[in-house]
Amino acid sequence: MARQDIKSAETKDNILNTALALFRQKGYEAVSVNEICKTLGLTKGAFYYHYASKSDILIYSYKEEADRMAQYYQSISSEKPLVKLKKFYNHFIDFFQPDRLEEMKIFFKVQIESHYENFLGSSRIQRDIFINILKEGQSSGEIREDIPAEILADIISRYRFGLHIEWCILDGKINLISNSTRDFEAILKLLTPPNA
Amino acid sequence: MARQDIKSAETKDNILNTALALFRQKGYEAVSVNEICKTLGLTKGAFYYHYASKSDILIYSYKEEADRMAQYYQSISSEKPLVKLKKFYNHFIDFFQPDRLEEMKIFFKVQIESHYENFLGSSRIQRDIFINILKEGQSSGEIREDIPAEILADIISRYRFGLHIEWCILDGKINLISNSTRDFEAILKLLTPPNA
DNA sequence: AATCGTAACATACCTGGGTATGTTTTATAC
DNA sequence: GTATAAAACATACCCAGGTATGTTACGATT
Repeated sequence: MARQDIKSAETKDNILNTALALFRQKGYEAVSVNEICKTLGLTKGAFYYHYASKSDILIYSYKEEADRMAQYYQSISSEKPLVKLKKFYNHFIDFFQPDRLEEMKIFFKVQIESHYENFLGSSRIQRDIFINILKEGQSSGEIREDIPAEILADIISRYRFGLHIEWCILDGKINLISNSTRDFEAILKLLTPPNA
Repeated sequence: MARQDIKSAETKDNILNTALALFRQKGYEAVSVNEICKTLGLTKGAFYYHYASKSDILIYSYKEEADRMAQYYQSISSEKPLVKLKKFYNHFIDFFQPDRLEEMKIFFKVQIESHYENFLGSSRIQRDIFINILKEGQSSGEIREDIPAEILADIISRYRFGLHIEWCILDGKINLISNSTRDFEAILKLLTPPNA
């Protein structure tokens, strides 16, 4: 049973890797499931045995992203709250590189069409981390306390979400970095205690 | 030439109406283009002569929405800035009713997949109106002036956008109204001048 | 009024995601 | 070792969106 499982996991991994390679090379839509299979010397039957759909591949490839996010948060745990907030926020923004535009489009579409609980995964982690940082900042007096950290976190993470989707819809025509840094400066101002 | 144009516009309108009726009745995905055509006694050729794609229908149906938005803004022009802001914001939220969930899902998907300039249309109108209201509030002293109205408008409209997409992805499982009113209270606090 | 071009459709076909149903290989049980 | 069941694939097919190419009807031009 062990040998079979290993081989099965291998082919599943092979499918994922060659598929992602082809996507980066020719674009998601331009690559058919048949092409992925032909490249590997397999057939559709094998593909749909391992993956529920073509877009399912992307879900698997991004599942690890949530973990990396949490790891990054660990790596900056010693920083001050506001610095931490900025670094963690920028880490999100940096993830959306121009060459990943089409990929991200598909990813958002997949999340919308499928009742995709995993969104809750990566998004909840993001939200929870924001809450932690904000609460920390509230205790240290750097962040206003008249609004609960949960609400502030929701506003910030939904803003980021909206910005990224806008970026996708507008085909990357808005400058993500400049928009983001500009708005984040404002957000930091909004977060400072009103009577400071 | 006039009579032909009228007839053409009629069929285009007929396609739109029966398609929307079928969508509401059976759901967008469950209705095929062939079914729409058969209902009207037409063929695919006619359909794709008038519309670029199946999803193109939804775009046309929402094009008027931007106009209605602007109209509503006119109707509340006499209100005070903060009241205006709240009313206009809520007008957006109210648009997303539970029975429109699937429709909105498709709509967002369509916007993402097609290089959809019309998003710029309805979204720019929304943003411009926000800017107007915020600027008005800044002159009257109700809204803080240390952040440009444009940036504040971007943050608010992107938050709203993110909230609505989150609502779609989570299949309407978050309470849109309560979330929205709760967060908007906070946003109003964030907008008040810091030294007030 | 005959011609000609184009708008408004119809027909036939392609394509690619997804499925239903085989067939083979592998592990386990006796 | 053989029977059995399920995993891991292969084959054949469906289906719906979209396209390429016809055909007809209408309006404009001479």
